[in-house]
Amino acid sequence: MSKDDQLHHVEIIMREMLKIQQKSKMFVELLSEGESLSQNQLILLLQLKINDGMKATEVADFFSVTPGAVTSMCDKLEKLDLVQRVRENEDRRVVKMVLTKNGEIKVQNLFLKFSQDKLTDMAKILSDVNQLMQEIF
Amino acid sequence: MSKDDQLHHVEIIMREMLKIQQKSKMFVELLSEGESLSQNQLILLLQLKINDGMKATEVADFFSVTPGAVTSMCDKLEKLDLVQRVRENEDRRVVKMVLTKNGEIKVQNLFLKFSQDKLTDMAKILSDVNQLMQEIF
DNA sequence: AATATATATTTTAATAATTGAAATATATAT
DNA sequence: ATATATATTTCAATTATTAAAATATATATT
Repeated sequence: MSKDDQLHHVEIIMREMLKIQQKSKMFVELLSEGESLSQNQLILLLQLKINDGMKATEVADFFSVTPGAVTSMCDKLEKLDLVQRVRENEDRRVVKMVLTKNGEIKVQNLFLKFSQDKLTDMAKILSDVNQLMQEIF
Repeated sequence: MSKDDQLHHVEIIMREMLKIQQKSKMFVELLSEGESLSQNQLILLLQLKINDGMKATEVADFFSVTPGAVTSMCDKLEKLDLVQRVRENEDRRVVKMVLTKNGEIKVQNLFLKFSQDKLTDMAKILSDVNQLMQEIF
């Protein structure tokens, strides 16, 4: 492969990667439209939903922040009655953040703006996308 | 479609979307490995590369921040001699941020960690991914 | 059982990043 | 000329994040 081809590939990668990021950002913006939640707050809610709650440490890892920042993030969502802290019985040092009833409803409602057909399409395509991406990451 | 199917689709969408975000985050982390640049700084450099520079306003829009924050972001990259400000002659109110020679080299070098085969694969797959995503966004 | 060490989270003071508003500079319209 | 609009920077105030100490619980060692 020529040096020129290589440069060209690098450009394509940059361009396409940025497009993917833009699109997934746009998706979150679409979801959070009209909500008074930051992008990260919304992502955390989704994350809590699909993981059935997360330990503080897991949240810190996920967002690459310090434990102190997690405490503050969760305090805010707790004040909004979207998240609650549950101490684990097996290891009482651990605090698990879980969605409140209210939080569950909020998350479900985010998707009401999409038609059923749209939801079907999105589920199919996003799955395909991940399958594709798996080949390189 | 049953109510249950719908809930199931929503769950798939959340899960797959979060996976995509994770993967593109991972990619940026991989790129910035060993670099003393934040994720956003790195993304800005790539963005400047593929757009041949950007106006301050465009940077603000892209990152959804205020103009003041853009000034501060660019000050830092300017201090690192990765970015320079160029006043536009057609409209001297406008400042365009462009990569310095140094910045260009830095961006190119980020991709040296990948083999040529890997670059080819990534370019192909990321293009396919965008084509797929185009169907829903 | 008592003690030491390790782990998980919170608290707090200091630092860094971001905002909103005013200031500066240039453009455009009347 | 003058007024209005746009682009960026400056700056004080707010908000978010960190690093380190404090608190609480667990596990290992003697």
